[in-house]
Amino acid sequence: MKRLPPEYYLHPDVVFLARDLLGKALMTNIDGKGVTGGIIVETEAYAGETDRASHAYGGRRTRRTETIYQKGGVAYIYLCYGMHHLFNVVTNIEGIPHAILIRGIKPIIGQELMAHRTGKRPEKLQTLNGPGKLTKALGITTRQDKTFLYDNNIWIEETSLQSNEKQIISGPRIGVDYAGEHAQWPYRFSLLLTG
DNA sequence: CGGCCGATCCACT
DNA sequence: GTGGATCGGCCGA
Repeated sequence: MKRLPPEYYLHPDVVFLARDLLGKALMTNIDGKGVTGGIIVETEAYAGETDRASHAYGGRRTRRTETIYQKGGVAYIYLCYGMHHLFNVVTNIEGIPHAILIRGIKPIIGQELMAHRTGKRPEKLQTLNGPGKLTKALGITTRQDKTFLYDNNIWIEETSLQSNEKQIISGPRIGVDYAGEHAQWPYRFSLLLTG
């Protein structure tokens, strides 16, 4: 399928993109070791400087958060709880730190390799729900931070799923209680897949 | 330089 | 429902 072009990620509305990414396919071929991928079924939008849940809240710029300020179309990957590598899609133009956390995928290719990476049986990989789990299965680590999402390590593809057949539900984001009332914003999106 | 803690997950009870 | 694993980033001194 066709890869999302670099311009796709420049859209100014990160919430729109968080919804739009549902049903597209997140693919990896880390160091050419094998293609793995799945349909994106859960996302969360992080709306930058005005969003208390965002790492870039208040315009904070550090070595880690610098990635989010890059031009849309790169990966923002960071280590969480000392053991989980969380994958985000950076969006918007350079200087506006918007990002979308990928929280769940439905595996469609490379199940053998993903099973090997996660230590699970292939048939147990019906869905990879959890941002730390899916990166492990896809072979994504902080080594791919700042990776351009239009090369041969990590990319996102169109699928045959049409936007008018997407059933989407929204709700508050997970694990961001520190963000106060911003944690209640309905910036989490899930795709309901029938069959 | 020391200490705290997180956009989590899994094994237990 | 609870707690342990595990470590880089961040902040305050």
